[in-house]
Amino acid sequence: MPHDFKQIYASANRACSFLKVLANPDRLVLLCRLAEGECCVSELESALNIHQPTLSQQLGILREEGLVTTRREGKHIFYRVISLESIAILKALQTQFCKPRPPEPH
Amino acid sequence: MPHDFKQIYASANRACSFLKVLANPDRLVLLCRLAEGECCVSELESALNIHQPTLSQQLGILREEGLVTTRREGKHIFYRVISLESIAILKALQTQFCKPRPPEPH
DNA sequence: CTAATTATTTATGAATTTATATTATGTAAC
DNA sequence: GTTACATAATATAAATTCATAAATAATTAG
Repeated sequence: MPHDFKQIYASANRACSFLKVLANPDRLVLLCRLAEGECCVSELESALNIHQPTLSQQLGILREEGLVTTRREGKHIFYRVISLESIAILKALQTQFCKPRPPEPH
Repeated sequence: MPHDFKQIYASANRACSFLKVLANPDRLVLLCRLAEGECCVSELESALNIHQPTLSQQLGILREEGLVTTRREGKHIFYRVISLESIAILKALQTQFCKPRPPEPH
């Protein structure tokens, strides 16, 4: 047990809390969309085909965990990504999992 | 609903399965250790202070998900990381969550 | 000004899944 | 037989997801 055991686990725990937020397909797609630029809830809804309260729940999680923030404009609420960690990890995930796919046989 | 909706979700689902494997402090610490180089179970055990069957369970998950592979040498079994995705994401996580911490007041 | 409508959040709860720990047993190499 | 590791079985707890319903806030219509 190395002397920096606690610090390693402290980092691991922080990273894990973050990873758990990302580890949901809806939230991940939401974040990817938001990473491209600010977006209001109804736009996200039409982009995602999930029920609106469910969407709002997932957005709530992203808010609570500090990955995004909001701004009201009239009836609409606009979301945007504020966490630098999110942007960095999303970029890495996209590189690994959204590569141009091999040409499909038909 | 954009035309590439299915493909976006296919990527998101693959990324999520992967993220779920990483989203556990023990597995994350294990992977970080293994990313530094091959390591046998007993070394991992003494580095992690978790019970052997628990460790073995976690290593089993990493194996099943294709993040690591093993090699036997006598009584010992050596693990190493084989997934390029793992290496890339671990590196990104380390950059974001294992930065040199701000100097502590004492 | 009031009522209705739109946009979004919050609350509640059931169903399911996932996680974790423990104890015990199995196996391969020595 | 012992060491190193894996597997199985089980129990328990905790978290996640999703649907339904109710609430709030801003806007529009009458």
